[in-house]
Amino acid sequence: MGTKQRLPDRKSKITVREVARRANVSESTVSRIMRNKGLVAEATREKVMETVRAMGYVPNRIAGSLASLDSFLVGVVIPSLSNIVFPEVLQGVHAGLEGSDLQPVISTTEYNIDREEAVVRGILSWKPAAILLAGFDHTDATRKMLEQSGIRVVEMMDIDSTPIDIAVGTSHRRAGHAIGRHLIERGYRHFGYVGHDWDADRRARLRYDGLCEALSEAGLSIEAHAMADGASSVAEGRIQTARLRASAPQIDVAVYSNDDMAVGGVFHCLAEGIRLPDEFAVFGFNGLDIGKELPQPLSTVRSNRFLIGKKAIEEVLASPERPSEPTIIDTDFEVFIGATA
Amino acid sequence: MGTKQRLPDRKSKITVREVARRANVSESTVSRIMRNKGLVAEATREKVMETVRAMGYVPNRIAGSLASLDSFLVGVVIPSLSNIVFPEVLQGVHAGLEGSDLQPVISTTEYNIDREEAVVRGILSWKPAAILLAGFDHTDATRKMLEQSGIRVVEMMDIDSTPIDIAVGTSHRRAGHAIGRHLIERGYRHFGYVGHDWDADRRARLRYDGLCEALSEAGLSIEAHAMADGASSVAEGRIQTARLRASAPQIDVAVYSNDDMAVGGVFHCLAEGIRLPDEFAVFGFNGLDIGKELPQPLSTVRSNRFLIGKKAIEEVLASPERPSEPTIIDTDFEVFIGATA
DNA sequence: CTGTTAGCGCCTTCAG
DNA sequence: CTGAAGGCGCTAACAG
Repeated sequence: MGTKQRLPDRKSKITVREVARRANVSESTVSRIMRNKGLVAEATREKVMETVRAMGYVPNRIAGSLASLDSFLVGVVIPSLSNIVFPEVLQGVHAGLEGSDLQPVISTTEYNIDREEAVVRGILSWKPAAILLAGFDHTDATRKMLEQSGIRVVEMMDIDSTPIDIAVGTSHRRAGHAIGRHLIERGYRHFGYVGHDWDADRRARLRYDGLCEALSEAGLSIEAHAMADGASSVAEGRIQTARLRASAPQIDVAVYSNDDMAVGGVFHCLAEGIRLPDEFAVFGFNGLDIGKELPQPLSTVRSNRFLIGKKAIEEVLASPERPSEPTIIDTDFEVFIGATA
Repeated sequence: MGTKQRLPDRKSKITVREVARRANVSESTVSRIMRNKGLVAEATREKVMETVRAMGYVPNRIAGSLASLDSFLVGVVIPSLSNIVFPEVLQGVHAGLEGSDLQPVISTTEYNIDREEAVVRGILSWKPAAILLAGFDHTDATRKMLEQSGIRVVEMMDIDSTPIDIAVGTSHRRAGHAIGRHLIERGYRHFGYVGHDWDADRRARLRYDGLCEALSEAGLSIEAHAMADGASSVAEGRIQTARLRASAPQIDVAVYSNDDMAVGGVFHCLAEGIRLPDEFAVFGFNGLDIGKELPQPLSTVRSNRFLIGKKAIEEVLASPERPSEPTIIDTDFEVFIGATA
């Protein structure tokens, strides 16, 4: 299986027992003091804390957790750390955890639901207080484990499916629809789409579907596509934009699968001297910081990843018991009118 | 202190004992099977695995860890998740952990060494197999805890100080020096510096020191500074570049504290129609992806954050015992000649 | 306010 | 190849 790390026998042999002996009190007293729980005379507390400091005693939470059947861990399962949006979710998680003495344990799935299954099994074996995941795409086994665990389960990012327990995010389908409506109102009629791998990024697909719906309601459709094979990146955005414009010169606006791709599109235009948005317009998704700082701010939809992570934790802390009905928390989105579309 | 989460009494009452009873074997047998350790007849193994699956049994690692005195956790302490370099380090950590059944527990300090102290105390109470931190800037108490813990301690990012145990990173002082040499060779003589808060980012300061050294060796010096008060960002890069150019028009090249700031500088030039690198040259640090994709690739120094995280874990897995002498692992850097300087 | 008594769930001997 | 006993370090009752 894997490599186990035997704890060094060196220092860390300091236990409650030793502290109790040295301070001439019982183990429970030391325990009470360390946890700030129960009544203890100020005098004993100080005496004990003195020897605690002197010995450099650090309570063993593994043991504490086992004895009290309390958990101090929250599992967080995200597809990857290379897409900036997930670290942003983690920031929210950290913010939400502030002052709660729960520790996040983070694993990545690399966009693979079988890996997710393994990772979830591993995390559940730590008996976490709750588990947060990205999206709704799980194996049956994963789903079963999550249901059986009895702990709170948060599926983050979108709210376009029925969650196991809690969903926190925004409707990507509605966001895509809003993009379509917005661009139509601004007078665009010839739409292109620049995207990346839909199998790995199902939310990008949801946005695309919403967009198509809006166009179709107006009697329009997407006239050309340029799709990258793999993950989204600025580099792919440049490449695919070039391809799109070469293959379909009539396009006056391209909707991008996300801001990474869209920034690539903007860079292509800058490099080629294409005037934005008159000659060609670019619309992204995510509201990444970089987009705001471009010479012309990127037109995009802002979803609030930080808020997603934060709300997820807050919900879990607020009601540790899983209710019978699923909970859905909409963190909403906002159309940002930049200078590129 | 904080909110404790009582484990739900609902489902998760399945223990080795129940499994053993149902499968008509002893607890030890179940335990052996779950851990793939020791001899077990193929027939019993299958019988037991059957009931394990049927009951949805997930071993409790809290208990396992306590009983075996083995640890399955690695602590990772980073300043923040908002600076992209730290998620990159985490990626390397995850990569290095692949197949080792250790789980990373991540905490952030928000660039505050007192918070770091609290965070390290919390992590050590989980008796991790090792702990990774960013940098050498700790409180005395933190340092003491780390030394006493007996576990492997990795201080990541730079190697410009003597580590408690292991240092993994590159010499930022040497990198700064290399930037200076490189730019002098390319003929630049009037240097400016665009930076951000040195108190929070000591490595930026080290690079600056190295740069000054190189200039001084050539009889040159930095003629103008523009410093942001807070953290680095593309936005601050734009603002400070404008300030620098307004206050010191003679500057022909600006060295930036990092790529975020430098990209801001490039955006400023794009927006103002300043020709790079002839009219004004920009040099960054970090080798962020975004820099490569600019209409003109950013000239910068590449440090390999992924490698830092990966090497850190690899070293810790390779030798779990702390040797008497500190270990220093140089992940090196590379001057990247882009089109902006 | 403090001590005593039983475990928490599992793993490691050591027998058989 | 399998089982029985004891304990990992701590905490939840309960007494006093």
